[in-house]
Amino acid sequence: MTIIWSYFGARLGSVRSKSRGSPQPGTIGYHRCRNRLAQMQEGDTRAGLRGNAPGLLQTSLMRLAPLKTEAARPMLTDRYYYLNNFRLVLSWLEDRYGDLLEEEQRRFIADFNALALPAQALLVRMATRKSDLFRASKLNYEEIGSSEAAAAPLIELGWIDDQSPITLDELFTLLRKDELLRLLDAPRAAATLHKPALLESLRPACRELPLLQTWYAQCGEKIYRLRAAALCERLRLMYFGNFHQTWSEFVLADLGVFRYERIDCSGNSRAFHSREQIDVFQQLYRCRERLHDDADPEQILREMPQAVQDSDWLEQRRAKLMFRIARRCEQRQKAGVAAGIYASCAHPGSALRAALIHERAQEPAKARAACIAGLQMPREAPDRDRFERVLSRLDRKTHGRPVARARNPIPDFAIIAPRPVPAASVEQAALEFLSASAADSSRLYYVENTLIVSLFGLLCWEAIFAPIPGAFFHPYQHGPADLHSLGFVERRGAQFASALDSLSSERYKEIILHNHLEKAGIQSPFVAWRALDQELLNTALECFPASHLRHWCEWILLDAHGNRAGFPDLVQFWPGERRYRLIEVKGPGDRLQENQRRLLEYCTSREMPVSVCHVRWKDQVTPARADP
DNA sequence: ACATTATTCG
DNA sequence: TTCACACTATCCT
DNA sequence: GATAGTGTGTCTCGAATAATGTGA
Ligand SMILES: [Mn+2]
Ligand SMILES: [Mn+2]
Repeated sequence: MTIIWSYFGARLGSVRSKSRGSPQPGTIGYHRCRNRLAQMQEGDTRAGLRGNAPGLLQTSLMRLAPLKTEAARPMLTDRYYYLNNFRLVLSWLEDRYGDLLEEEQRRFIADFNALALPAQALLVRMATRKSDLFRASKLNYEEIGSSEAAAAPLIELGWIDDQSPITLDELFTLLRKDELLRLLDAPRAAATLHKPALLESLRPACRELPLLQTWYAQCGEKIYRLRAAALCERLRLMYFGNFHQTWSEFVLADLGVFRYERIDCSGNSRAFHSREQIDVFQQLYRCRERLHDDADPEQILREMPQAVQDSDWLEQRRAKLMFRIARRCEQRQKAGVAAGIYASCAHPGSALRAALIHERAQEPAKARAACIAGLQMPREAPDRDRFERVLSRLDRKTHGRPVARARNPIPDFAIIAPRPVPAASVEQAALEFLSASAADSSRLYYVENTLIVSLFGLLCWEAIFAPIPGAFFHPYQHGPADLHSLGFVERRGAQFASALDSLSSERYKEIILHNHLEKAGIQSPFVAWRALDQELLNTALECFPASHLRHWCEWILLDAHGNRAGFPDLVQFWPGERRYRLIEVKGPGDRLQENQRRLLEYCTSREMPVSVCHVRWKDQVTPARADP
């Protein structure tokens, strides 16, 4: 068992060191995100229940005052708030998904509505919690009363199973450690084991059934398994269009923790347009988990859904996963399989991967073909330089002549800064050094992608949140649903044009400042509220010429997804001179990344002040490598 | 006993 | 619970 | 120049309680 445990530990540690915290080795379903309440508020605006999301200025101010004095006890008056929200979701689903609801779901909704209040409430409470297994004694809710009484009709319906067999792993999640030790009559030494270790030490020896029977006999407690959990998950997916938003979304929005732009989504839009699409989503989700769990990539490939014809965003999601599967194949020395995937994969980057595989496999003709194909595809534009590098390597091999590429040189300079004491970031060190050494009145900020992209987001707020049909279907989206789909910009051509048009006068400043106040805190895919304060904003508007802002906006609009990154680390302002420069900091041994170089070249070719700052440490005792 | 971490709830 | 980005170290030519 | 591996912020909550680990 120690062998099993150490194997498991090593595997978790080396292969996926990141996900360490989440699962105990034995627990299943850690990814399943089974928690959270059942709530919803979409209908609220229609029902006139509250005025939270709408007019931000007046209502949010009016709400903030009592919130501050009442402190942490905000205004959820109804103790069945979670049930109300769940009911609203159900009716929203009946309304929007009437044609797609399966018989089982239809029946669920009808049966649910016919239940007594305590039963309804208990079901929602259970659906909210993390596990789908419960000890009856742990289900205590004042507003529900006896959970056994409330559960009876749910057992009747088969939504709760009180006779369910459970596995050893489940028993371990159900019982506390001290309870387990008592149950097992374990030796003193076992008490010092960690719970997962205890589990593994038991696994080989212990037949599960007798153990459980013993336990049932001893304490006679009821165990409930929520059989309706999967169905509730599917309803949640249909409503949100994703798995990462949970039932708690509703309360948190009501409490003002999450804030979303209010958009009229009263149309008929929804995330999915057929049952098949929902199935595909769930299938993709399972495959992604399998990939995460290190399953055989070729096996996952066989489990993948076919290409989705009638949904761009789903197909993109599928392509992205295909790409990741292919990457995994490459890592497993299955370059041939990977190349096959890339050949028909529309995810950006596929063409380059194919070219590199062929180059490495000494197939210059195929490599060349992949490069040339990639160079013609708009979605592969970010890789253009890398295609050209591959091509020039191929040329060198065949013709023996290196091809030099003329490039717009990016200005750079070097500093020798003191190494920061407690290992602060190189960007921070450079910022401090430059601030201290600047004799003038310049001000520096470490902004990376946040500042300019936020300015874009504020300026183009109307366009981004334009009520295009299908873009918004529930009030908890942090952006339009088609944000990453082809044609996102084109569908809002007039709105973006009008936003950029404001740059020809001083009007853009009004728009940005207005939205900064008016929309403050509202989720947007472009605006990083934390990074923006009034002073930074004012300085930026003073020092960035409108024409430069326009260039940046146009750059982002070229590829709203990909061109959001790559902006330099630092910005330096000279407010008196209405002047600025952008500085990308590079520590010793670091180089410009591809997207950074693309953006910097874009800027220099338009005569915008950008430069690269190479940092070396003052107290460098042993230079790891010789200086250039 | 205490400190740390996970879960719940609004 | 993600996922993408940025940075680092290493190998290769 | 390419690649693998690592770290980090984030899809922003905070207070209260339960469970677990650790030391005496
Ligand atoms: Mn950076
Ligand atoms: Mn940098």
